Amino acid sequence: MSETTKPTEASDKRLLIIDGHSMAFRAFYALPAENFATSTGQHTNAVHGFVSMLLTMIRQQKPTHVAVAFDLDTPTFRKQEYSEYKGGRNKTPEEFHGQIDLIKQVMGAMNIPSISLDPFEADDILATLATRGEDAGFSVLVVSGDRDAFQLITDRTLVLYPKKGISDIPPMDADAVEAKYFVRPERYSDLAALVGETADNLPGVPGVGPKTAAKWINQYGDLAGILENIDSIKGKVGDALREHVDNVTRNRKLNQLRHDLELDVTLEDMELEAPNREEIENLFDALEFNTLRKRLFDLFAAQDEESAPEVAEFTRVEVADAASLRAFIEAGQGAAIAVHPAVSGGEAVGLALYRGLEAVWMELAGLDEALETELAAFLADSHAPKIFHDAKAAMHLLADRGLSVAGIADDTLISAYLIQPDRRSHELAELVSYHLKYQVPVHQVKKGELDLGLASDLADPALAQAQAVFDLSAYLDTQLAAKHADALARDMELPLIPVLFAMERAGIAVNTERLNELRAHFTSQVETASNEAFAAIGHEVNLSSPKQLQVVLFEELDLPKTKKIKTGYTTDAESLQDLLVKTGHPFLVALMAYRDAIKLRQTVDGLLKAVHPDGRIHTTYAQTVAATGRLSSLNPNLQNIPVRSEEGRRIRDVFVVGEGYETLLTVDYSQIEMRIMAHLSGDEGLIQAYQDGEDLHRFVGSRVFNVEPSEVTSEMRSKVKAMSYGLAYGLSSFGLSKQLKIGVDEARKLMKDYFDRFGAVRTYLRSVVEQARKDGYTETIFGRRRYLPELNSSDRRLRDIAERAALNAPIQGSAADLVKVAMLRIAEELASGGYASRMLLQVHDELVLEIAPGELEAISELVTREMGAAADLLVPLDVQPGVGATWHEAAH
DNA sequence: AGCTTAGCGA
DNA sequence: ACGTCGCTAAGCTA
Repeated sequence: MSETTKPTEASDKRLLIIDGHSMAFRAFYALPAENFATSTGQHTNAVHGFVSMLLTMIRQQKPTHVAVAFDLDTPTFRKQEYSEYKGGRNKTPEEFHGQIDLIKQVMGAMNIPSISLDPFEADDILATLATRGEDAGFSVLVVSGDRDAFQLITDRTLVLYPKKGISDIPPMDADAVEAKYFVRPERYSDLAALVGETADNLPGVPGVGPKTAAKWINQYGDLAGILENIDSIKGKVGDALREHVDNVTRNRKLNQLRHDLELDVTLEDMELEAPNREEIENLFDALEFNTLRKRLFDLFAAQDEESAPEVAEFTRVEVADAASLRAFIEAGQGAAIAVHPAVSGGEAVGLALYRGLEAVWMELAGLDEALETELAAFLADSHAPKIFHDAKAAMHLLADRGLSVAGIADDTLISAYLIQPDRRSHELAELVSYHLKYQVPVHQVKKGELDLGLASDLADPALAQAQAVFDLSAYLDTQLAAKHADALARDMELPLIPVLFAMERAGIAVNTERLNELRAHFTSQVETASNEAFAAIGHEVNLSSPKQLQVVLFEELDLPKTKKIKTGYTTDAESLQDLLVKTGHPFLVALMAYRDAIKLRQTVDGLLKAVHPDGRIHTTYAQTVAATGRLSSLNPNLQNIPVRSEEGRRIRDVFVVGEGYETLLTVDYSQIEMRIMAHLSGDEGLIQAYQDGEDLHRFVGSRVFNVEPSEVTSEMRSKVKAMSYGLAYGLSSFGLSKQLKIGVDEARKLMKDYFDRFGAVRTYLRSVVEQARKDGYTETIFGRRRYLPELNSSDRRLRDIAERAALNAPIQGSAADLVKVAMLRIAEELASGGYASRMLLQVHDELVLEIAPGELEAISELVTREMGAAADLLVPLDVQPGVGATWHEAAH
């Protein structure tokens, strides 16, 4: 049995409707008014931002129809019902005046209708248009900065809600609303009524936030249900609800949008057509918009040429038993199959498989036993190639259901990252829109109702997403090859996925008791320091508030001013130290002690919160975040556990060897980045020093200061050490002088002497930037590229930042590559050698392993060897192992 | 809610 | 303007 499914359920008619005022305001606050004004003094930042946003929307979303709704100045029917509605708002800023009119004029020139209707709000117009659009078979996109718009979300209507400013406006679907507010969009208005809306001057029930409101809604179905059962709601919040029930009913009445307005515009009027060229020219002349003018005309020129992207129709194959699943898989003749989990409530509830114009949907709950066995065999088969978007996340989801995964042939998350390592997000929908130029349908899940068969709501979007992953994989593979990143993907990043997965799954054991003791310890330090600080100034103050500290330091105590920052003067540790030297004020001592202690307590708190029921902390490694190729660690970040201070190091003692294991082993590289710099630069002096096993900084110091190595003082040594490391980050003589607290002249001379002795380093650093400017990218030893188009920017500041990034990327990136290679080989040998020991953590140049009884010697040798042999450089790699029952003890 | 400041690591 | 790459927490303004 098969049926044909249109992957893009949405018809080709797409209606984009915008809340004009709310987006104009967002634009106004996103762009500085002082930078956008005509020579006649008219401010244009809101107009500029709004039009820019609109052009981006048209380019990305490719609507066929567009309209903008505006509020009127006259009182709305809501205001008539409730005179306080939207009361207490600040007056609109002077600079905003006139800009709405200008936006309407631009809309006119673009032949986009501007709609308002007395006595209604733009929101009601949006609601009406959304309904009319849906009825006419459109897919609808509502752009609004007002959360009331969430009630409009359906399977055909999405809300684009600005996250920040006007450049980041992600689409919100039902799942996104639910993830954020714990209710479906159709109940959002009930939730808002309970919680209240400060922006509209609509107080709700005091003490009731989204969580409580959502709990009630999910318990009683909706607001009406809550009100019916109002007397059975217990606790203080129940009392509050009964007391403020009038607020709630009023709010609910007011936040209900009208869908039935009589508008004198038809959908036809909204059809997107070419702008009126002459009008735009005149208007943009007056507004002095030049880049926008070009963007606008380019966009419409491109639209003429580019027809809507074709998304292939595919056949949905019903898989009722093991045999039909096997048949589906075998029909692919060994070609890769895209596997995409459908997620609800943090669990994989279904799986979409896509294999070139044929697709399968499987619900994971209540699978037939034979079918489940067949599926498990397919997923675990390393010779059955599979394509994922974020395979590691999928592995966790499936592992939670007892399914293991092997045979990861491609991961579009990884590919996208290697192609654009600087991009901050690589979400599937975004990538599809960016690379394949179409919109992927999104999930529609009813939480907690899966057993009722509603998981079928997930099927269509999951299938379409699986198709997207499949198509994206093909597209990105071409790009990968063109950018010479295919080997990196195949040989390094993809094989690393199961290694990282295993590390995350394993986690690291912690001694919670010790963690709690530490918490108490640091808390008492915080209290002591606070009391001393308060005593020193004669009153209490929030020591964690830089703003309040500024008042104390620079007004009350009238201490010398520190470095200027946006909000006044900095109170950072370095400046406090300076102030202490200058003034010796006891408040500073106490404040610094407070800062140290509270930081450590926060770290401990974070760790405590992260301990799982298994007594271990499971971090997540992000493989596609750091532009240089490093991993990053989050939830919690285990790559920034304190180590430099004695007190901080105590935290490392809570990371312990787990039950059934013998000890922890840490192995780290010594001076990896300096060694890479020696290798990349080919500097004979540096290479010789490393080959002879000299103390590098002492050696460099003797050359720079022209003394015998034995005569290098610790001061000299620390100076060249700072400089050596600084060079890899693009340190300037100014920066060096600041860090070493010496004059700029002295710093400059130091650098000159350095480069006189190690000329190849200077040559290398210069060539890196030059090459990158020419090619557009830097490259690591393993061929990992970082693209730096801003090296050619006309903006000096951006160019300088890009230059420093260019200096650093090959060094930091090569080190990252090296560690990854070592991890892969270690993982492989651990597996093939049948060892029970396992890798737990990676901290950039350090690996932490948990050693099974009797394996210490073998593993220590294995890890040390593989880390040392990860690359064949012109200098030896020095690797240092350490053993102990805790992470602290294992350090050497 | 997003920005800013601060501070931890490599 | 002035050293790279990260993550998290808190306060504050909106």
